[in-house]
Amino acid sequence: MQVTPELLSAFPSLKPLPPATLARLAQESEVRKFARRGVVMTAGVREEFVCFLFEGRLQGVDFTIDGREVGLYFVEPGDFCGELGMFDHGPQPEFVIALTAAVTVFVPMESLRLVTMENPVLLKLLGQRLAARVRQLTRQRSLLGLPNISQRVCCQLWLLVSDDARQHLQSSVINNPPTHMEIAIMLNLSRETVSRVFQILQTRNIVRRDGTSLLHVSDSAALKRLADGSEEL
Amino acid sequence: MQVTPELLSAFPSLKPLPPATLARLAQESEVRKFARRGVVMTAGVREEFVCFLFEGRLQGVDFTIDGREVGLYFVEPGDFCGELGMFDHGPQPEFVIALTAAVTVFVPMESLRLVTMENPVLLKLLGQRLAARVRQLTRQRSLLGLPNISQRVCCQLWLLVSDDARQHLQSSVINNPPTHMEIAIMLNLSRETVSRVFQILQTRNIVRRDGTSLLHVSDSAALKRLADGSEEL
DNA sequence: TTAGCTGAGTGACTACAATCACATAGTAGC
DNA sequence: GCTACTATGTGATTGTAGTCACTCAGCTAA
Repeated sequence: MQVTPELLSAFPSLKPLPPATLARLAQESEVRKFARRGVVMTAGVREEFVCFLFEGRLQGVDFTIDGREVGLYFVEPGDFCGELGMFDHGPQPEFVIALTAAVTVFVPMESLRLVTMENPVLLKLLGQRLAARVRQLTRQRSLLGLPNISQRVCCQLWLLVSDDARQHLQSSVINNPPTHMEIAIMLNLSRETVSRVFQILQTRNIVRRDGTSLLHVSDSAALKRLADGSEEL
Repeated sequence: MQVTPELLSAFPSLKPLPPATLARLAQESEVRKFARRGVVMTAGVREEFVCFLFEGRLQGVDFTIDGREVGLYFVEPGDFCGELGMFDHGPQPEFVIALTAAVTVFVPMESLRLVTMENPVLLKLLGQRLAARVRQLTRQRSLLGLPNISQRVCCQLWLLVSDDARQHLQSSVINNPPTHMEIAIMLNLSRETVSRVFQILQTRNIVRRDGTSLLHVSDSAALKRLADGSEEL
């Protein structure tokens, strides 16, 4: 399918580029659609594209030697993934799969590399982005160190709450919340354990489910206390 | 203490820089020595230096909310740490502590930033380095997903084995191996558990301790099998 | 409507790693 | 040498999360 420069400029990281550059990139890029559970990027393969997510939700996942799934991060619309090879020409370290049906734009890595040479702004953005990834991985790692399981779940939930709700301890809504299974693989837990924690949170009126695509966080303050360990579940 | 350009050029990442640049950097840098357990970098602080390790061994560590220590990575001589702020001016995400007495060179981040503008080679190196860090964090994360504890320990041990010993399944030696405690915090285990796994490995003649600073891996093939799960302990 | 699928809730049981509480061995400093 | 400290080894006990085996709810596609 045809990619227009306008489509590309919908992505915050590409927006600063000059129109001519966007036009060139657009010509070389392609739209790819994925069904739920589709494999967007394959681990160990030198993917020659950076994947920009237009619609849907992706997840970076890895597998342990014994086949267990490990959740790494989520990709939200406007964001991108598969950019690691931009820096070291190495293979994609993890799988990226579609959690929902997704629309993406694949931009060839080599073209993007040329663009960064002329546009330091993009290079800088990519660097910041990679740094953010390291910070996220580090935070997630220290989350896994928590010996208390419900605290781990609450911390993860807390990270999904919007920034301003976190700041002002307001009640808020999480759109398209991850399934229990998805949370479980992020936190090294079994699905059942996550389910049991959610049960407690719900009976305590801290969170409330609303259909499959909404999760209300009614009592942000309590969730925060559980997340930072000042209160036990 | 005075830093000479020669000292700086001992670091692989700085070696490619022109002598004049090295001389300038050397003037602005300083040697800092740390005792065992000394804090090299503090989490949450905007450290204005990149730390190059000359002698000794450092470890990046974080702490969970409840105060538990979490091991993230090791820094070996010739390598550096604290470079994340180069990309996004953000604070240092984790602590770095000295595992042994250590000699380091602190290079001001701002000077290094200026140098990268004139020397794309350094910029590229930094990017590769950050990418390597992401890969390492990802690998470590999937290690934590292993449900079998001895496999986890063996995997970690396997990562400490030198590359060519890994390739050819030769017996090899790990210099200054991490203590059981250091391994434990990297793998989310208790010290005792690590100790018990080592006991089994030793009675099976797979590894052998030689004083405090050497660990012989006598049976690399067995270690590999244990690491990849084709054999159980 | 029905079938089929995925996600979620729940009880019973169990394995296993953490914890505690020591003992012992190295090493470093004086 | 002696002392102090850190690293390591080991048993007993216990808590707790994983696993298994279900049921149930909600969605969607024939």
